[in-house]
Formats: sequence, structure tokens, C-alpha cells
Amino acid sequence: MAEDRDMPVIDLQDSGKRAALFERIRRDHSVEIAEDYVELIADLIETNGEARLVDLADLLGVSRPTVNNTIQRLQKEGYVESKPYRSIFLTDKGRAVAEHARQRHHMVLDFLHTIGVPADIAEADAEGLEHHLSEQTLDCLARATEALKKASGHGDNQS
Amino acid sequence: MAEDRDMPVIDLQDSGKRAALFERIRRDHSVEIAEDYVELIADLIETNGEARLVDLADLLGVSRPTVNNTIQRLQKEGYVESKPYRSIFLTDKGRAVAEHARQRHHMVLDFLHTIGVPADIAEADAEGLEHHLSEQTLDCLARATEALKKASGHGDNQS
DNA sequence: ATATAAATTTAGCCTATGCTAAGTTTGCGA
DNA sequence: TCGCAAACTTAGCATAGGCTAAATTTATAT
Ligand SMILES: [Mn+2]
Ligand SMILES: [Mn+2]
Ligand SMILES: [Mn+2]
Ligand SMILES: [Mn+2]
Repeated sequence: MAEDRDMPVIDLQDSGKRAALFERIRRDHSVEIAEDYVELIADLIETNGEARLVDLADLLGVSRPTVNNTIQRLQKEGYVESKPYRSIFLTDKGRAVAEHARQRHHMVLDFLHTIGVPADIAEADAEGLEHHLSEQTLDCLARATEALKKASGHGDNQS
Repeated sequence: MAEDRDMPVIDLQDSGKRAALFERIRRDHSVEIAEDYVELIADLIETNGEARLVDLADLLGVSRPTVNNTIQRLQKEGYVESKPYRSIFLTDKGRAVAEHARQRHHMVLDFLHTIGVPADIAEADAEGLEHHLSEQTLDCLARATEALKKASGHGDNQS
């Protein structure tokens, strides 16, 4: 079982196909911030009754002007609404994105916990992984999580 | 088994802890391009004997000036070396990063294949996921992949 | 009611990452 | 060998996403 660990994973022959993959990643990254913001905004509204800029800045670990700037972009792009000096609301589009993001976040966390990743590390990794999963992969991941839960339910094969 | 699918995943109480997670993601993203570049450069050198800017641009789906620009940054950061108008070489640091990136890439692909993700989609998702996995999660992922391979070797529980 | 504190916005700056158009250098075929 | 095409670089531009410092607005506490 000597693996091909040191072989190119990448098909250098068809550069068009390879380029398309990287283009998707760049697209993923451009919506990633939108997803994290609307998810946080939804959480804040549910928990505190409103989403304030200052709380977003604290949770995201960036400055208040940075959040202000991003919120204005997200407003242009139709994810949120907010009047000057007032708190932030989600549009229907924003709510839909938040809901989807939250589901994926749950699913990734559930999987990471199931394969034995410590809670802290799972939370950290999930925050990045959640934006790079296609629908098909999410399906497969859910099935794999169930299979692993069942397996570790019966026998045990830890460390 | 009604899940808490619609609960905040996020602890809004400890904003410092949450902020640290997002800070890690921003850090991950800042090395992500370096990882993809050095991995591609290593592949090109092994396959073609040299890594040329034009091939990188084609494979990445970006313009030649963009690659030129990034290569200059990667040179400043000590990942690559190249003299004007000549092809691109990896430093020891670059080779180490490439090797690590390739291992993760293999591992993520292997996992995705194992849980039944179609090859095309697996390749696409792996290109993004590979940059957001901690060492601990990689370990757990490798173990889970083995467990799933063993499981589907004996019985079968597809679709 | 008003002073002060908190929150938000604006202005001005930076780097990373993308682009096109135009210039330079290299390499190859006639 | 030398001229042209390919490859690379430079210049100049744009946007996203960071920052600090300084205004402005809103909210609170006496
Ligand atoms: Mn995230
Ligand atoms: Mn990401
Ligand atoms: Mn990648
Ligand atoms: Mn990524």
C-alpha cells in the first residue's frame, strides 16, 4: 500500500479545466464575507433583538469603520438594509443566505465532532471550511457523518 | 432526533474568542495563494522540467501580469527564486510548503472520493478546503477515511 | 435639559489581487 | 544571422478589505 503521496495531484495537461477550479475558489472567497456577516447578523437579531455595528466589529475582530464599509457593500448587493446610525436588518435574500450558511456551519461542525476533532479546533476549522463545500459534497458529508456515528455507536475503535 | 438546526452556532457572549477564529481564517487566506502557487510550481518542474510564468497563468486562470506580480511577492517572502525573464524555482521553504500542500491535497481528495463525491466535484471542492484544515483535523480525517474504507469494504450501505 | 459617553460615519491611507495596454527581452525558424 | 513571435515586465487602473484619526449623530445619566 505504498501511496502516490509525491505525485502531482493536478492535471497539467488541461489547463482550462484546472483554471475553472481556481476561478470557483476565487468566487467562493468573494461571497465568503457576505456569508459570515449575514450569519452573524441573524444570530445577533435572534439573541439580542438587533444587530449593531459595534457588536459585529467585536465578533469579527475588525475595526468599526471596516464593518461600516462592508455593510455598505452588502447593502448595495442586496443582503442587508440599514438607515444611517441605525441597526442592521437582513433582506429576504440575506435571510436565505444566512439560513443556508447556518445549516452548512452546523453540518461541518457535526462532522468534525464526529471524527473526533476537539471542540475548539472544530469551531476554528469550520469557520473556513464551510464556504468551500458544494451541495453534492454536503450530501455525502451528511451521509458519512451518520455512517460514522452508527459505527462508533456499536463497536469502538478510538486511539 | 429533531436537531437544533436553527439555533445560532456562534457564542455571542465571548466576542474575543469568536474574533480569534475569524482572524485565523484571514491568516489562512493570506497564505492560500502561496500554497497553490508553490504546489503548481513543484508540479510543473517535475512534469516539464521548468515552471514558466505563462503556464502558471494558464493553469490558474489569471493574466500573466497578475502571476508576475504574485511571483515577485512570493520571492520577497522567500518561497521562490527567479531572475528576470527566466523560469521560476522553489526555495527550500517553498519546497517544504509545496510538499505539505500536496499531502493535504491528496488527503482531502482521498476523503472526498471515499464518501462518494464525484471526481470532478471532489477536485473543485478540495482546491478550497485544503487550506482550512488544522493538523489535528487532518489526523482525524485520515482516520475517518480509513474507517469508512474498511466499512464499505465489508458491508455496503450506499443510496 | 444638557453634558458627556457611546455609536456610527467620513476621510485618507495601505496592501493584496485582479485587469489591459504597451514596452522589453528572449528564443527560434527561415 | 536576424527578424518575428512568444514570453516576460512595467505602467496604470480598479475593487475588496484592512487600518487610524477625526467628525458627527444618538443615547444616557445627572
Ligand atoms: Mn466562515
Ligand atoms: Mn476560505
Ligand atoms: Mn487550493
Ligand atoms: Mn480558501
